Amino acid sequence: MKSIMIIDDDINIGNMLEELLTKEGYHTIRAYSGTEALLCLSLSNPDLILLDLMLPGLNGEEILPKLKGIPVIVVSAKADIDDKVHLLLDGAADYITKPFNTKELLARIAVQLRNASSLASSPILRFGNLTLNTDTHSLLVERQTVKLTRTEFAILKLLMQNPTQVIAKSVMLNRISEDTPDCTENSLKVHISHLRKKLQDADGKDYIASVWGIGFKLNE
Amino acid sequence: MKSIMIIDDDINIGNMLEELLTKEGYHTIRAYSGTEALLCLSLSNPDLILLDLMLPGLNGEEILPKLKGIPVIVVSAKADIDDKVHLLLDGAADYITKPFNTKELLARIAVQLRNASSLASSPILRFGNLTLNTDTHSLLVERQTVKLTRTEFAILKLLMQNPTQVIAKSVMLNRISEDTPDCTENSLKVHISHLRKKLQDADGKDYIASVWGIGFKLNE
DNA sequence: GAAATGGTTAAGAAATCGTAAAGATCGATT
DNA sequence: AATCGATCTTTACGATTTCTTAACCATTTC
Repeated sequence: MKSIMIIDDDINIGNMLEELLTKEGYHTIRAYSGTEALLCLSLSNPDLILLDLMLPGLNGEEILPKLKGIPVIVVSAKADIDDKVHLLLDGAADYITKPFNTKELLARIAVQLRNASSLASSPILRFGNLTLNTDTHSLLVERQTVKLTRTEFAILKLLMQNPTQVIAKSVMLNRISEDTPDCTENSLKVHISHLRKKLQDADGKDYIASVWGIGFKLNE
Repeated sequence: MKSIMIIDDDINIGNMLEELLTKEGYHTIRAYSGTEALLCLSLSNPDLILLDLMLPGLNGEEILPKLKGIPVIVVSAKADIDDKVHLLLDGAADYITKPFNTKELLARIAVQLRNASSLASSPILRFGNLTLNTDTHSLLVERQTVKLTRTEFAILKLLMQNPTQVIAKSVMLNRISEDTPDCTENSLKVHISHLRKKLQDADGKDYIASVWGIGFKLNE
């Protein structure tokens, strides 16, 4: 179960949020001031924070930089938000203005939680018998290590990060271009071919399916 | 590709914005007055609007309430924005004052587009027994997967995104032309025929109705 | 009933895919 | 500076899939 910290000095709004989130299946933690919030954070470890900007003691803008690592959604009256971009640059993941639509708030929360879990997660990706360690840049196939080139690694990583999706060739080229800037559709298919061969040799399966005219995806 | 409408009577600033946005990969639409903007909106459907407050005819504040549904960033000289809160209450998503930093403007645009798109549409479209997953590029008809070609997929996606509307043949050709540039009305009807056949074989129904002289729509 | 539009089919044209081999590039090492 | 090795890109070609063309018939509109 995901837990959400509510930082708000307004008891009515706080209660309303708590009820809403509890009903939605989240666990909630309350804090009524900036200093209390920092204290609570040393004891608990929420998945997301809802932060009111107007707070006694440390105000929201002062706390924001201290909350690295946990996605923060700023909840505030419209007049308070002089510079939304500033907030976002300071580390806020999103903001929503009062009075807000509860469905919208829940949607934004869901988006942030989804992003966080997909980004944070361990550096190890698994698919079938493949185990890709993005820290050590190594691929294990059933206890055997398989040597991948830089580009092959990037392709496989992209596929394993999105194991169900079809990755368009253009998207793949964009992502890979950080490492290999002048990769074309032509050379891409050569890399794919090499990657396929290595996986085939190691595990006897064809892990990469091609979707005609679109791109590639992992098999099954 | 995201499209942005620029509403500004100052040709120099408008040109500068257009160049900046085009370079950044956006498609731009220009309007030089409030009334022209409203006219353009009936013809095109931008993802975001940059609005100057000082306009001939209808001024920015008068137009703002009419632009519901599309995020609007107000671009204006500092002196004009006496009441920022008013703007935001009127429906502006954000504002930026001239002279502005181009990086800041692009950041604000990116934030608004991200918010808009994350709240919109899920990747799964349903109609009758059809389930189209635009991520995996697969069509399920009652647990069975049906293989579609790139063009057939694009046509069905377009229809399922607008399940009640009639899609004109010209519109269909435009959308499809991203993938298959030289599709004509003649080949379109072949694609439709193939698509009909596949759906018929899978589910026994004719999902695609034709509207004589206009185009196509989904049945029922 | 004539003209225009819609539907189907088959065949040839075009695009895409997979692979192999050769040339280009880069960095490290001597 | 020259060489070597690894990696990446280019090129070419056959196999495959998809797309378009064109012809013909059915249907609708005027």
